[in-house]
Amino acid sequence: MSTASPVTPAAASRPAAAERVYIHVKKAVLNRSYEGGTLLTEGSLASVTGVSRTPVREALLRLEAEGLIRLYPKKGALVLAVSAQEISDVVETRLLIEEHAVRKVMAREVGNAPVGTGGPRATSRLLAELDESLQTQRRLAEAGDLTGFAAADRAYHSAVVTAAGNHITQHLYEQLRDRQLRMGVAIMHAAPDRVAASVAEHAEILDGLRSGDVERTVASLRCHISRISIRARGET
Amino acid sequence: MSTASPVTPAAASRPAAAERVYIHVKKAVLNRSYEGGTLLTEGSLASVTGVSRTPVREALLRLEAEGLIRLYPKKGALVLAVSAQEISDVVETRLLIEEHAVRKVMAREVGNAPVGTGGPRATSRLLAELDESLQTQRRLAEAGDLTGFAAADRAYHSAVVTAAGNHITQHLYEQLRDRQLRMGVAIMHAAPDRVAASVAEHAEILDGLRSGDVERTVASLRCHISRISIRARGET
DNA sequence: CGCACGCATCTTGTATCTATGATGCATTTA
DNA sequence: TAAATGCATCATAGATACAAGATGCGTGCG
Repeated sequence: MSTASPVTPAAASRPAAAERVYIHVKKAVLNRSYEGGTLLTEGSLASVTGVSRTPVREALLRLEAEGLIRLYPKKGALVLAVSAQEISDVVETRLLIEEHAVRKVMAREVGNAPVGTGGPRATSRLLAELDESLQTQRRLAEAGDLTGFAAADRAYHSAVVTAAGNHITQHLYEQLRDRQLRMGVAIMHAAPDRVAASVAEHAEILDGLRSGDVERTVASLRCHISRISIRARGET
Repeated sequence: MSTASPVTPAAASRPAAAERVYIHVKKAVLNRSYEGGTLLTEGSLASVTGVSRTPVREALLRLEAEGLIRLYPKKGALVLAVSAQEISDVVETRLLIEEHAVRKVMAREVGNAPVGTGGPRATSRLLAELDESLQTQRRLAEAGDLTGFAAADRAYHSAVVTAAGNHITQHLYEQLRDRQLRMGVAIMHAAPDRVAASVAEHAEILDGLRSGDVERTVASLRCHISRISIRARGET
């Protein structure tokens, strides 16, 4: 869960109460403690979290902006149910962003770097990061730490997107991953065998990045994400 | 400006006061009445708009989520200055979304339609809409209505994105267009000659869509958007 | 003369209070 | 009996009051 991305250290800490409520509700929505269709009221959330309604309001506003809930005037906050449309949109957009990121990063390699981007050096840094992440993943997989692996998986993909250097897609990508959590918390947990496969696919993508063969890399990526999306669909 | 997209009629009206403030500030930020770097305070906005601080807070929260301002605890709301990075990111993301939309829409034509999409019928509806928009654009261009033309231009591009049927990219696209306003309100106004060129380029894209030649169409689109972005860069 | 401490002031964060609109049930009437 | 109306209840929308942290300036000390 990415809460509010602390891009600038200047705006370090969010207000305490509002942040607490935000975290509480977001977590509950993402792991389905609050099911889709539930109507939350400010008052009840205020009671549960032990703060007044004002910070609750702020938290709900932020969550609505992220597309997790919908505020109905004078009625309450509706926890949105995951629809087939949403799953489809999230996966499609995620793929769009990741593929673009891969293409952009790989374009740097051959010196077509747009002005201002890190250039090849940045790419090799990325490769090192991915390599390290891959080792972490193997370790977590062996240890059977599925939660940890899920985090590592996310970090792996995020690293690629971040390397592309577009703040907008970067921000959106984190939101998409959050929303994806809601579509299948149990994906990995229910299928430990997928973990090994994921590691292998990650390795394949990394190989692709190293090879410089853009189309092959993109194909690997598409394949990898598709496999995930199939499971997500099956969940709902 | 897209304010809050009234997707569902159920959630029709936003609260009056908060909405007023939201509109007020957003408009001012987009047309640069509030310059980048300005520090807005809740109190002053409350005075100006004649409401209490509570709805002002709500408006600022929403604007921060859209990336137009940044809230600093105990300090105020900083109107973000447009940076070269932001311009670059906005244009890049916009292109990414539009190109994807074009490819997706055109893929339907040949029957590769993913399940649940409108299929070829939806595409022909789009073509009709674009055609009509194009005529409107010609009329506005002749009449010298630059503001009207800007709106028509936006609607033209939005139609394509909407036709792709992905709510997430659709929503993001509108935000990007909003942000782009800030980067060059005067783009079209300062260059009436660009209007005719834009119409021609729009026509070229429409021709491409009709022809079924994906690569040619995408090339036209890229060319068109690039031309706009060059002007945006020159502005700042 | 320079630095540091402390206070005045300003702004946000949170709580609470009031008003208004929505909802659902009960009652009444045709 | 069914439909419509009126009332009680509840939830949000907005205003205001209060607390706490940040900033900057002025004063006092070294």
